[in-house]
Amino acid sequence: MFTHSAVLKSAFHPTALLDHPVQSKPDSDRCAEEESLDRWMQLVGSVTYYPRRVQIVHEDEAADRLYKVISGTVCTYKILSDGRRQIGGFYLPGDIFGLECAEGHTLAAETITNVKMLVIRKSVLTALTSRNATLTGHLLLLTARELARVQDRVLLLSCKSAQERVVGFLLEMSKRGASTGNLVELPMSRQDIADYLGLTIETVSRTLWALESCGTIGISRRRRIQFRNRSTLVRLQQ
Amino acid sequence: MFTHSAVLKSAFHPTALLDHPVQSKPDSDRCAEEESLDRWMQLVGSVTYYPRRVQIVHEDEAADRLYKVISGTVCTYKILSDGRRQIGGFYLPGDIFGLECAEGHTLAAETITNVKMLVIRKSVLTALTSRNATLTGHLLLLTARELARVQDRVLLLSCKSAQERVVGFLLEMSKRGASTGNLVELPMSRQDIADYLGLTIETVSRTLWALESCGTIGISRRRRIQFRNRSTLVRLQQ
DNA sequence: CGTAACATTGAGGTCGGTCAACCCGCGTGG
DNA sequence: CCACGCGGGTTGACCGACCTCAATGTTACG
Repeated sequence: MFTHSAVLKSAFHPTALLDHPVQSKPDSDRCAEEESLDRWMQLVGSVTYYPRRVQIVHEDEAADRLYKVISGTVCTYKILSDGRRQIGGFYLPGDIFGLECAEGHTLAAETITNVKMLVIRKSVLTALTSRNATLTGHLLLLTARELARVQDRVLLLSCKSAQERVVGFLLEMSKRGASTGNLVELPMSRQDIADYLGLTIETVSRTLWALESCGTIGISRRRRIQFRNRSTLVRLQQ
Repeated sequence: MFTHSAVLKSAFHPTALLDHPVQSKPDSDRCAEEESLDRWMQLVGSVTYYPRRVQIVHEDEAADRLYKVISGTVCTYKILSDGRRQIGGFYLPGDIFGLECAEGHTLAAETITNVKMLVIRKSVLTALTSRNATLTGHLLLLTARELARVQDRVLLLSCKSAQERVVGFLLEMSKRGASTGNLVELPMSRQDIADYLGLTIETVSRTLWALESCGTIGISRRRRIQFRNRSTLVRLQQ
């Protein structure tokens, strides 16, 4: 379906990923680009299961592993000195976390649902990359993409109203998550959303209610969001 | 001066950068790690001069270049549909921007002061990496580090008060910028700071005034900030 | 000296935080 | 079957931090 030249090229030429593809490209063809990393993770990584709401990575420990979510949802976070929690990101099936590499920047990670993951030690990956140049290229691509995503998040957070943040979050989830048509099943609690957007649960709740009452979305069973008017949402997001 | 083992290793072993260095490491030894990239940029990149307040990269154009600031200050930004401007980051001498790689995520860039830069086309870099495996590794390291920095910024922005943001900004600048002792010369205007922190100029101004009036900082000639009590600042930042 | 860009200061309004009460679904146990 | 408790979510009243708008002050530079 998506036989974009740059994508195919990168499967053979690791550094081709520096080229900026001209056309937009949906997430669904990631597999092609990550094939090499994926294969290796499946070969040497270990499949691990975690129950819901357990801490996987502690804030202070060295980030010596790379994680790929197979099923379920994980979030990274940081606890500030006054007790507030800031969520750094949600990781859905197919997402990889642990790519950042700097001292004292390790975020904690915890499961939101039951989770199945592939875990690989970075030292193992290091050994692999010395014999497989393509792999470094793939890691670079993944990291650059994660960087772009976080930069977008900065824009979302820094000068946007509560409504814009919530709408932005919903649209992001519907793009990334297992959204069947116009229905999104949110795996995370209101508190998680609030900590992600830098708001309070009350504000998130009120904003969702406002969106529902003006017919833009529908809410059922608390976590199930239906998009009734996507164009309005896009407009509200700015 | 900084002969950290991991640093030296990465000069010969591109993928060693996946290892998480145990000890903290100041920014000043970046040169060692980027040596390879630096050398190549100096060889095949072109030195370019820009006057202050000109746009270098437009929001819609493809990000096909990598920029390294030699002197002066650059910022990346995005203009929202309602006219608000959000600054993505400031880039000081030694900093590299243009590492992110995703479609529709290109930020605009403009000079804040007169700027001297090294510019290299990513396609040229791609050609180089195919013959120099180390380079990809260096790029990965740089990108991972930039990722960590932006993640930190998310934390700064999403749940902090105006005072915490301003203090965080000042401390960041004093760490990164050419700060001589306790004196920081800010190259950017109040408007730039406000757009960076998601505040208004008035709030920035008032916050700085409050910090000055309680003796924590001194302000002279608008842009010159003196740290009179750094420990108080660190405490205020949370 | 004059001007324009930048910055500060002040008054008032608003959005979102805080605190508290309430609701709802669900499992447990009598 | 209902009572109960519990966690998560919603709703309401109030308040304060920050924004808005406007006037004033300061600096840089011709």
